[in-house]
Amino acid sequence: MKTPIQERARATVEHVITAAAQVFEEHGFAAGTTNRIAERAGVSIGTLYQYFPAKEALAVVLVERHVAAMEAALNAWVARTVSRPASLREALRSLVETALAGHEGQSRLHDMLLAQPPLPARVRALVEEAEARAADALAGVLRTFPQVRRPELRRAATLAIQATLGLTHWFIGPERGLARGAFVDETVDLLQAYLASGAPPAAPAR
Amino acid sequence: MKTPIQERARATVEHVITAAAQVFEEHGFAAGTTNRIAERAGVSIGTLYQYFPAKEALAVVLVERHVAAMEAALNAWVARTVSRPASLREALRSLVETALAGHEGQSRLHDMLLAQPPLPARVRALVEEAEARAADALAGVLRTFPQVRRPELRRAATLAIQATLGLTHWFIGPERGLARGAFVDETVDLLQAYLASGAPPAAPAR
DNA sequence: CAGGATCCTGAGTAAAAGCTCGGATCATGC
DNA sequence: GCATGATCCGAGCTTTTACTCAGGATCCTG
Repeated sequence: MKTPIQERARATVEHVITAAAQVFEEHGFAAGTTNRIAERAGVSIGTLYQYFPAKEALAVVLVERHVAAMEAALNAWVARTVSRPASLREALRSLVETALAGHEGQSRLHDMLLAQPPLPARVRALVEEAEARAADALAGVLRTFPQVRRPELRRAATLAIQATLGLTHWFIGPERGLARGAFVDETVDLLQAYLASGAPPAAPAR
Repeated sequence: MKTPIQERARATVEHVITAAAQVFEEHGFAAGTTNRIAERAGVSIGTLYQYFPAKEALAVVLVERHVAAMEAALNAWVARTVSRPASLREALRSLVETALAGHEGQSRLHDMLLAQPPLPARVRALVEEAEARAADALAGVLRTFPQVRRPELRRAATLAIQATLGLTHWFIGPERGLARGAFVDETVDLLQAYLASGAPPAAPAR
């Protein structure tokens, strides 16, 4: 693998990455052939292999970029939320919108890539570390809302993130009879109700 | 494809299906070769192709079986819950346990298979129909609990199922620092808090 | 127990797809 | 203008893998 030096080459690499995303999205990882990706990118197969040592490298780059983008979006959300305080409901709503925006148009691309065992363990570790940092950040923000009464805040933040991701991935998939607005409303309700509920095993509300 | 007649052949088919689940689980769909599946099953490759017309057929069978098993488990839960009334919390706990039990040991198998575009659209439709029926069934049960105050009950049931599935799939994955019991507790809390919360856009609790 | 049905075998085929490599084309500094 | 390196090309090599088929083993029934 060689790193691009000239501007022309950098553009080529971008085209290949974009094409890879489209082709994987359309045909899946196995059926998304490197020749097809090169063709879609408008470059020859040789050029592709000059910048990516193997097909997997394309998937790795796509996952890495998605993780980085989501993390940046979350950090921006944290900054927005702490600098300009609002209600818990508004904060959660913009969080859900952030998650949704980060996945729209990509359907199940990253789910699919992560489900493919050929991807090295290092990529999965990268995702998990990002999720851990996300849970830390979310817990930090939630701590500033008095309505949030979960006893294990860090744990609750993790569950909240995973529930949001799960719902988002589901909603992004093939058409379902639920408007985007309604989906966001319900998801915000779910998060708010969960986070505002107290400890259960200790003192079951009676 | 031929349907097995003798007992011996039925056992062979079962062995192949079991082997396919293991090999797909281990190597993924693309790298899970039919030869490897046959070898693991202890039969020749020719025998495999006598009962399954193509590699995809194996994945289809695995998904169909999983969907059927989950649907049966859910129906059993419904029957248990309506015949032997308990608290909402207990009912939700056994629901979460059911979902968890249905996925344990299979890691991300079915996620992976469903993420593979080669699987015919008919399989995905099958999953969606099952999920729709599950939402109907769950909504029916929830209606019997006065604490459940969601305005759009059918919609809430759908979200509850998807959130549960999302969390379950996450938890089943690679080792994470969360005990099974704690996970179930948190998930039950989440579901109960959500379902017991009222309409939000109408009258925001103040 | 004969003969047909069912089941199993596994070397071999054909197609597909990842990847290489020798050389052409372009950009840049002197 | 030319030399050097960066970039790009694409036919084809090599390996892999889904799948076939002709024939042998096993089971069942009349």
